[in-house]
Amino acid sequence: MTEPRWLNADERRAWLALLSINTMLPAALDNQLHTAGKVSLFDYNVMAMLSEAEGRFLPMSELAARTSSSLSRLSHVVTKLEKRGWLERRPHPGDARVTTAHLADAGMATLVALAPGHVEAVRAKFLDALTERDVADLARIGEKIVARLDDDHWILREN
Amino acid sequence: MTEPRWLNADERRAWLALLSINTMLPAALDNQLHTAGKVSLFDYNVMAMLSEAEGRFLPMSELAARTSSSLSRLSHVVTKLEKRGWLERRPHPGDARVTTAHLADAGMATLVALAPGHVEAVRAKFLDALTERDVADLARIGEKIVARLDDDHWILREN
DNA sequence: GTGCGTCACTTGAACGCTCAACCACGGCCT
DNA sequence: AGGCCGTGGTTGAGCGTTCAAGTGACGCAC
Repeated sequence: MTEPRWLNADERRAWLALLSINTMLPAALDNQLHTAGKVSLFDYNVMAMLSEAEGRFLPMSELAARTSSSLSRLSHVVTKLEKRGWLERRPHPGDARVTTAHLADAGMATLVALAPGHVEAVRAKFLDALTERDVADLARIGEKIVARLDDDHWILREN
Repeated sequence: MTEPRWLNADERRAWLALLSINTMLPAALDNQLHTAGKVSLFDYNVMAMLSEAEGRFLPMSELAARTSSSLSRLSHVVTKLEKRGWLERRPHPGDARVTTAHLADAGMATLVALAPGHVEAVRAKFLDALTERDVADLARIGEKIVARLDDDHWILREN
């Protein structure tokens, strides 16, 4: 057992900053979405991912991948959103094991209503702090970290 | 009400990457800490912040600031860690309103035991994916974002 | 075609976090 | 001295997340 390599100054700065962002940024965006429409950032994201999918539906596992969440977490949230009439579960025709989550019209409507405020918040709390160059750097660096955590994460898929 | 400015390609990449990191990185580190010692990342951080403070104690509000958490969340966690004998609450001599959290010897011991594995995990899941240059860039960009979210956040303090 | 491992998902219980209400103290102001 | 507001902290209820266990369905081996 050798002595661990402790963090140097920049490593510590990067790590502490990421840790803080990690707790403060979702809190800020959750807050905006919750006051605008009783929706969490995660709820919003689930619906946003469905809205961008062809036919506005996705298998649960694919949706879980696109929200970086566990199937269990997603399942609970989908039941919640289903009760609000925003989503619908349907069996998959070809494979009886898979369930697909469909974005209902009501869900699409709330998403459309929420989107401008949410994008504004993302800019206000995050992007507006950065230059164009920063954003490009962050995209590059961020994707490296994502690749390290999950080497075939969906955001890294080509095309 | 004007049309919102939607995200361009780099903005979207940066935002999606950050969102994914945000859920996957804490999960990975939580996991390591939990299997190594039934401790969450937040628990670890609370103790780490105390261990670095002079005298190994801090007022609750200062500790909340250094962990970017609400006083309420911190209070709950401190009671939990206190029950394990790792922390101790004491009244502040000068001001009866403030409570100070002290890191007990047992807490320091578990921290020392956990630290090498934790630092290794931080490297493995995060820093090792990046070049020196990336780390410096990320530190700079990260601190900009932190400043935007909380302009007198403790990590930005000079001295 | 029967068995068996895997896959896709769901569920319930335990745990953690958030939010709002609350309390006590300190620092004012008059 | 009394009244007031702001500060520092705690608590309990409600909700969300995690974890482990369970249910079918698919597909491959033989």
